[in-house]
Amino acid sequence: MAEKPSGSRDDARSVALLWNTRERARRGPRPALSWERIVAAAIALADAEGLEAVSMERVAERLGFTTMSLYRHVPGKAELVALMIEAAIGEPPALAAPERWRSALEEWAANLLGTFQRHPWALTATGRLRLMGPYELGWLETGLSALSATPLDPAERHAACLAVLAQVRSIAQFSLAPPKGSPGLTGERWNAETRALLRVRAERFPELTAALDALRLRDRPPAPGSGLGFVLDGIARRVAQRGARAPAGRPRR
Amino acid sequence: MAEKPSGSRDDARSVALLWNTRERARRGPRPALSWERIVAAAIALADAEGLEAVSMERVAERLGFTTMSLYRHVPGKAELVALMIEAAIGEPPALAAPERWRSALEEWAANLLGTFQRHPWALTATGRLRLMGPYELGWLETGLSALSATPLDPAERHAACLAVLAQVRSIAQFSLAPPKGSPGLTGERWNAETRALLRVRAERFPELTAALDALRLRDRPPAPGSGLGFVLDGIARRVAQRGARAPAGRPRR
DNA sequence: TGATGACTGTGTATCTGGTACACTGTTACG
DNA sequence: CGTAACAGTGTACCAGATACACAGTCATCA
Repeated sequence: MAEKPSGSRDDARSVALLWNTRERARRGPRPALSWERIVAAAIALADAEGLEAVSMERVAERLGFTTMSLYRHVPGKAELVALMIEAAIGEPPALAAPERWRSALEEWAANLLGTFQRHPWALTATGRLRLMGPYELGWLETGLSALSATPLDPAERHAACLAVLAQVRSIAQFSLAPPKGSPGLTGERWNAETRALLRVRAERFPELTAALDALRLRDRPPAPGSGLGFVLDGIARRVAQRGARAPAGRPRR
Repeated sequence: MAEKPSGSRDDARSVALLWNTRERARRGPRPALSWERIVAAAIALADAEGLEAVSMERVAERLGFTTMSLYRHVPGKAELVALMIEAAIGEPPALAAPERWRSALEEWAANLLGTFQRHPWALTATGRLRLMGPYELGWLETGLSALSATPLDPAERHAACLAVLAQVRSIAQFSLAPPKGSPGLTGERWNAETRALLRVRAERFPELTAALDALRLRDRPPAPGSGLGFVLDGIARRVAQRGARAPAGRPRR
């Protein structure tokens, strides 16, 4: 069967892999390969040449095994990608104490952005709704606990985290350097090419032209007036509101 | 050559297609097909069965032509998808007057969300940085002009629009109904399955467990305490700040 | 008006990539 | 020590994109 890039019947299998530690086989030859090595090779490949370069064949080649040998350790490509995501994300970071929720969230966002910058393919790979592994959910947990000392209720904390995550994804898309093989666009290049398109039609797109001309690609993410700044300010406002009235949800720690 | 799902050397070709109106051929038999019909068929197919179901063969089949006939009208699949995006997005909406920037932006977001709900595949298809067509840039222009009466400078307006867009994408991912063919996850289903995973491990993920239990999937997007609410509040704060000092950027209309 | 070349749709072939399946050899357990 | 479970291999097949050559059509121009 051909690739099913966003198939997700495999999600079930992926989940089993991500959450179950399977014990070593008791019989048979000792494995020369392991899914850990496969995943590492696949990640190295994806880092270097992008997710499209990751084929079972090329991963196997890197490892010096045949294509089909991979299937002894990984059920299929979809599951491999799921494992790659988990491995690339890794252990969630330690954040500032939740009393300073804002800097904790900023740290969280910065760490997340760092991950996306180290592994640009992860942005695409995580682009669809799918079941997650322990690391990935651990990141979410960490993000949420950055808000645990605020009077926000759990649903609001969740919304806040997802909002920050969405901003990080948006920032990442512009600031990622696409790998050599795939001539993906840089943010700079997108900007330049789009301005070129608009140059002839500046009257039809006055606001956009102005925006692209003024675009500050250099601004560090949580700068005021940036997307992340807006989100954090919005959260702050809600925190202030909630704090003024009765604290909602569980009491603050 | 096999599919290059996120190749973008083709972006150049796509742009030519999206921005240039090519005049009819002067010789030869009158075409029975047109790229408009191809795009319409492809969109219908994607709406019904998801983007993965869109293959040149299946599109051609729907039209009663051979696979290769499509290539007379569309350079390749990447370009077809680009055209699909443009067609699905369509003419940008008319918004409230920019004096009420907040409701204008809310309308903009709602319209965008509507588009994603009518064409769930568009979320994936627009997931990478790529050159855009006139409609898509028109939407951006419209979003920016919702902020044209505010004292925000052009870069801030741009950041604000992208922030709203990022929220819409995030919301869409949870609220989309995946098409029949691909067993993609609904937000509800994601929630249920993830809670099931966490049930055994509630101590490791206390915040997340609480968040998922409290999750209000029903809240309409710009509700206070939602992601979009945070963004809009954050923008409002900046507007107030800027308004208090000297207006930045071009003077308000 | 008829030749002609541009253009349309078609059929065939090739390439990439995922994966099913059967085979061979290995090793721990009974 | 036999044997069943397991590892890696080789071959085969399928889906999907697309290059290419061919045959029919029709506006234009000699």
